[in-house]
Amino acid sequence: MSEIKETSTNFANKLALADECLEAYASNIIGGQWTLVICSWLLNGKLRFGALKKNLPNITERMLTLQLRKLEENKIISRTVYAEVPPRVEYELTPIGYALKPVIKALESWGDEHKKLMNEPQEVSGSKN
Amino acid sequence: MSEIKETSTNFANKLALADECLEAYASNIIGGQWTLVICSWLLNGKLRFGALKKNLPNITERMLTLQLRKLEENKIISRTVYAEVPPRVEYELTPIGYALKPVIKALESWGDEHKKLMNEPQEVSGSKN
DNA sequence: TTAGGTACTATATAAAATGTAAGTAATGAG
DNA sequence: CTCATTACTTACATTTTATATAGTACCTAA
Repeated sequence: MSEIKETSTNFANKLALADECLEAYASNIIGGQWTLVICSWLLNGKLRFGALKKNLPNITERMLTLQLRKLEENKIISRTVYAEVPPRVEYELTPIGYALKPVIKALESWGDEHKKLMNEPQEVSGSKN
Repeated sequence: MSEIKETSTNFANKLALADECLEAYASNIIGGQWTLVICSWLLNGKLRFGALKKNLPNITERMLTLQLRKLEENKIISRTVYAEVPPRVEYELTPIGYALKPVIKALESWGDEHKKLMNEPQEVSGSKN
């Protein structure tokens, strides 16, 4: 997080890839460490900052804030502030945010398959590729 | 890439997340900058190192090697070396690699929608949230 | 006056990912 | 012997991302 250097090769590469490859584009947006987890919690409905924090046990407040900001910038979530004391802020997926559902489901089901595969015992006597 | 520090909080968090969240698990595996692009090229059939390099114009050999190694470790691609000179190495998706297709398609279609949304002109006169 | 809750912000630092530049091995062509 | 070719490897530098720790503002209730 923090600043990105718009003169770096890395940055240029990301732009170029995102430009010609929709999956790279998408991956740039939702590829952060906490992004998808936050979204999958929000799929069940709006949550406030503190609730998200509880659901993501090891996240620091700073990381949560940064992730939420990025998500907001990308119009994936909306942020509603209630002028109360103590403050209350609610986060909710936008339509395009809810549209992530099939992506998340696809990832989950692939992840499940993959995890099983990786836990399988190895073939010992080398039979095939 | 390079070494990961198995004592870091980051590492612990990733493990914990991957453990309870399949989408975080999947995202850890295919979330690299080039991973999905490589896979989407390979969806059309096996390719050799040099061909991949040509298709990914700005990638360095180092990055390509690292990504391919990681993909191989995760059993997403297989690597076949032909004992020729000059050397020839072919990469091909494994079954679980080909199983990424729906994930990639879901990402592409979401990315497409999202991109359109972000390119839309902003609403100027603040009407709604 | 002080403590307490909520949602942050600021600053520093650590770790991970990516990039640059150079070199390696094997062999056949010239 | 030298060069070209291919698929790497290595050492190092830079950029990006994540974490740690400590604040802040606001009002309420004691």
